[in-house]
Amino acid sequence: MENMEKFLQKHNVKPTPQRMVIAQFVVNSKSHPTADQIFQGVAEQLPVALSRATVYNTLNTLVQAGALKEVYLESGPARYDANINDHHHFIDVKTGKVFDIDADKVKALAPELGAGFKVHHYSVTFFGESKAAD
Amino acid sequence: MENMEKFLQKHNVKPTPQRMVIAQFVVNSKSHPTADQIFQGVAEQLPVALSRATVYNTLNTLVQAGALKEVYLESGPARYDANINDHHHFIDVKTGKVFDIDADKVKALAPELGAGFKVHHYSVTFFGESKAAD
DNA sequence: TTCCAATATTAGAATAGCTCTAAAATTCGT
DNA sequence: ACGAATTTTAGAGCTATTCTAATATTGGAA
Repeated sequence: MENMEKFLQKHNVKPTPQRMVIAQFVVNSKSHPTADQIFQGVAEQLPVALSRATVYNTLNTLVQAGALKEVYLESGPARYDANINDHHHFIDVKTGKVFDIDADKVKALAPELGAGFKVHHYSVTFFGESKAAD
Repeated sequence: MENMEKFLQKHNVKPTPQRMVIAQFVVNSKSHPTADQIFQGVAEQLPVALSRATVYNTLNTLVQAGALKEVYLESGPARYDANINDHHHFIDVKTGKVFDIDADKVKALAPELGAGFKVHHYSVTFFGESKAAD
């Protein structure tokens, strides 16, 4: 994908080994992994023991730095998404899979709610069935 | 507002004292209360001690019965909404207040995402500032 | 280079939100 | 009024996350 060291530096995050493998995992993943999935998938790649706290710290750091997005579905744990473009989500109600939907596809949703509201941003979550494989 | 006994019966939920005061509290509330807020606001209205489990059980029962909606914001506890019409939400980012937005106002969001997706439903959450008081 | 300060990481405790469990209380039909 | 079914309860348990305080690592300044 991309050089992780540069990726982190670009977002002003010091590239430590833990951060590199964590960011790499999320960037490689198409599946909007949870913190726990990241922890599981990444732990053995490191020479030293990895703490869950480090996973959470790192994810929070990367989200704050704008390198990742935190995605909240209807309930359950937060999920992490390396797609930081403006987008929404589509959740396959059968499989639970999460798809990114480009904001352009949802442009019709003009922020014209009436006089009383000034919209900063909005998020749309679709539920349905997807034919796409992944 | 409405007679709670009939309200519960209409949704095939047996009207017990606990359920009556819990449903009443949510119906009266404009603020999308959390389970804990409901527990706090309701406990002293009952002659006997109220358990949190009862609050959760009752809310789940009412949601399943279609009498209430469960609303998930970006993070934090679930919130409960007696507006069961098709609607979305507006969150004031300054105050945290949650407003219902009628689905008609968001109709432009035609479920035409392309060939790959069949949309069952979608939810929209707006973030911004509201002039409305409540 | 070596010391110090700043930063990062760790294990585990703590917290929040919610569900589960098993016992007690209540309700309902006979 | 009796037994079965349902509801409620207190508290244990679980999941997701943050906090804490100790340890490890890093990165200058001398």
